[in-house]
Amino acid sequence: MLKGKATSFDVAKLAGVSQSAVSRVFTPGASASKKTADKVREAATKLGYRPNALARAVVSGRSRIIGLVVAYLENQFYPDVLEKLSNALQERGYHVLIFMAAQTAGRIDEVVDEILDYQVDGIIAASVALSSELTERCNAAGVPMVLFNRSQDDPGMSAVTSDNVAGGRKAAEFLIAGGHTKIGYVAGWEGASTQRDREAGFVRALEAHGLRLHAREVGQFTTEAAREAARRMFAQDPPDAVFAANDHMALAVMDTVRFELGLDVPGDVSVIGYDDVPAADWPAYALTTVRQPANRMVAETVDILLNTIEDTNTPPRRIAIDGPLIVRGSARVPDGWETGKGPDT
Amino acid sequence: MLKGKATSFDVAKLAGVSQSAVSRVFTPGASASKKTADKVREAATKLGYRPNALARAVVSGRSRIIGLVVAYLENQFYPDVLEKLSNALQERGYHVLIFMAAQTAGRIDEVVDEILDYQVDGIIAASVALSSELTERCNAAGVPMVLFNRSQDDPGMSAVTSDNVAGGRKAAEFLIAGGHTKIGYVAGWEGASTQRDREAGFVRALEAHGLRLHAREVGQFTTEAAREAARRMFAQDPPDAVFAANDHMALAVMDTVRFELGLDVPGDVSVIGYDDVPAADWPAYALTTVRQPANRMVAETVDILLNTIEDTNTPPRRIAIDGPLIVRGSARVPDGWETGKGPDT
DNA sequence: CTGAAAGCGCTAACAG
DNA sequence: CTGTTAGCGCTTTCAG
Repeated sequence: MLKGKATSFDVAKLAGVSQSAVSRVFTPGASASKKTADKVREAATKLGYRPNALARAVVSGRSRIIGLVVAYLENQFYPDVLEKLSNALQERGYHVLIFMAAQTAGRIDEVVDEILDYQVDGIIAASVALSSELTERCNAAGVPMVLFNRSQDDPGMSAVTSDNVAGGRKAAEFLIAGGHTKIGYVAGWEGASTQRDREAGFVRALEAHGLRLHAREVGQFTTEAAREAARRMFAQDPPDAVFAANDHMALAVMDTVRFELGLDVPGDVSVIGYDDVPAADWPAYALTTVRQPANRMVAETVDILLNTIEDTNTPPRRIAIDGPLIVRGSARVPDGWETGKGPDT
Repeated sequence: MLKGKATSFDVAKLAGVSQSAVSRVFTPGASASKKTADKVREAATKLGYRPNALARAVVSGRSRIIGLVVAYLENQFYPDVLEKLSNALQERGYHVLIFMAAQTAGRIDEVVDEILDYQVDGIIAASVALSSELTERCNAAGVPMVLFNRSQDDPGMSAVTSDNVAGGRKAAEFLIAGGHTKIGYVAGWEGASTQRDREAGFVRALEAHGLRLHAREVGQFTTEAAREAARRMFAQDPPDAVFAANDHMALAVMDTVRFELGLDVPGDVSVIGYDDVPAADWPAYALTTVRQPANRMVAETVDILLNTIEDTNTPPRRIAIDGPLIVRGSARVPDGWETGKGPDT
């Protein structure tokens, strides 16, 4: 036994039933008498039989595979999300085929084609933008897709993000309440909707208080570019506060400002980020930041995707979940500010 | 066109050839005249046809899917490795089905069964230990497996790691040369071969110099446990140096020692880690550490696995790749020490 | 509830 | 080189 390559026929023979009986016993919704089921189960374990998921997928048209495309794992937010997504999907009987998308626009089309080849039941695209042609291709193939932490104008495309403009606004209001007036912004990659929305919310709130951006530099969401952005920003007429479009850059800004420029945070300059990655909570940084409610974002993403898979008529949804400002030590705290952090539910 | 569900029959009809001709055109090693190939290709693009990878897998017995099981993505070393593995595999025409193994021993058996259901061509187990029963099951199913960053006594099982005992030794020698005498060790999870080997190399080198561990606490490879380990270790008769079994813990130790205990690193205590994760190079830490040569480890892992898949007779290999000590600022540098870091090739 | 039979989309001999 | 013919392992009508 444990030959490891027993088929449903082998099991059928051993159990003294038909092959289709075996299939039924291993098919969730199917009907089989307790008696046959028992015989089959016994024979199956004796032979080490397990249904071939691929053969099943070919004939049933459902692979229970979800394609996940993700751009960069360097930003700790994504490993975190990947783990949560994978677990949530596993719990519901799905499995994740993973694809790293080099941010190069060309490669991603290739990648989506390869995903489609595997007859995935759905696709989750984390922090990548798709061309409308790609979207079309997935639609044609009948494969639903949901965008994670990215949104697109296309109203037919489901997307879940945090409320980026509200988040940007919260950062601005905290800084303003703290008495800052020379406020800089370190932007992420300009092609990202998150970058655009966070900046929009931030700048709008500034303007509502009669302020303008004191400085703006692009940090591309990477450590190195963010460091250079900080150097440029502080080269002359330095700001007294800076908001970075994500934590990954905010951490780099803090390091540069402290260890290269010799400034004190938050004494000389306040720094705020976005995401609330684990490192934001490390004492060396104690980064004040807008939290992305990853658990809820993941839950919504999985719900939307699986609902769409199970009922093709499910309309697309675009969700922006509000996230709290987590006050720690990297930005001056306004007098009498309420600290209520609240967990990510 | 672009119906998205064209079969090889549809293409055959449109191209005026047989279905098997279509199959051949899309099969790497097959033979077809340029003439038919052209006709088929044209028809295929016109219909948006792409071979169904699952059907192909069922009949050919090769899915070109690799199962990757990974335990925790919190330690930045793993996202990094995941990205590299995924890219290397994609380049060679394989795809990654990912499984998160809750470190609970029971769940992992389940996970391996699910992997096997998908007829994967091979399995990479990153930082997880498998029961010998599991190993047996994979062997029975004819699915080769290689352990990444973990090794097992079973000589039939391929494994690639860094040279953990050499690494532990390097850490010890650096500390000893720096004049430290009260040296502590923060251990990882005791079930891990990496933990065991790093400690063995470290302690052995200490003994070779007539020293013993001044203190030892278990940090479980997690931030929280490492912090507590540090607190215990410094509660009385504090060490003047500590080696942590990985960077993830070393960072936590540094934070605790600096911000809770008010000590200076490396003034009051030197800290050394293992891995060389990105955060080790951040100015706030400047962690001296033993680098794991991730690129080479990944390349070896992929080579071994794919070779074994393509030729079942390939004997198992167990590789331990030497990694350099990267000297930064978290540990006192001995007089006249050569700093040659060298990149990870 | 159960078995027989017809495929799913594709690859792999096998003759020509 | 090409078409014909068997299947791969399984789900799913369809009669009973």
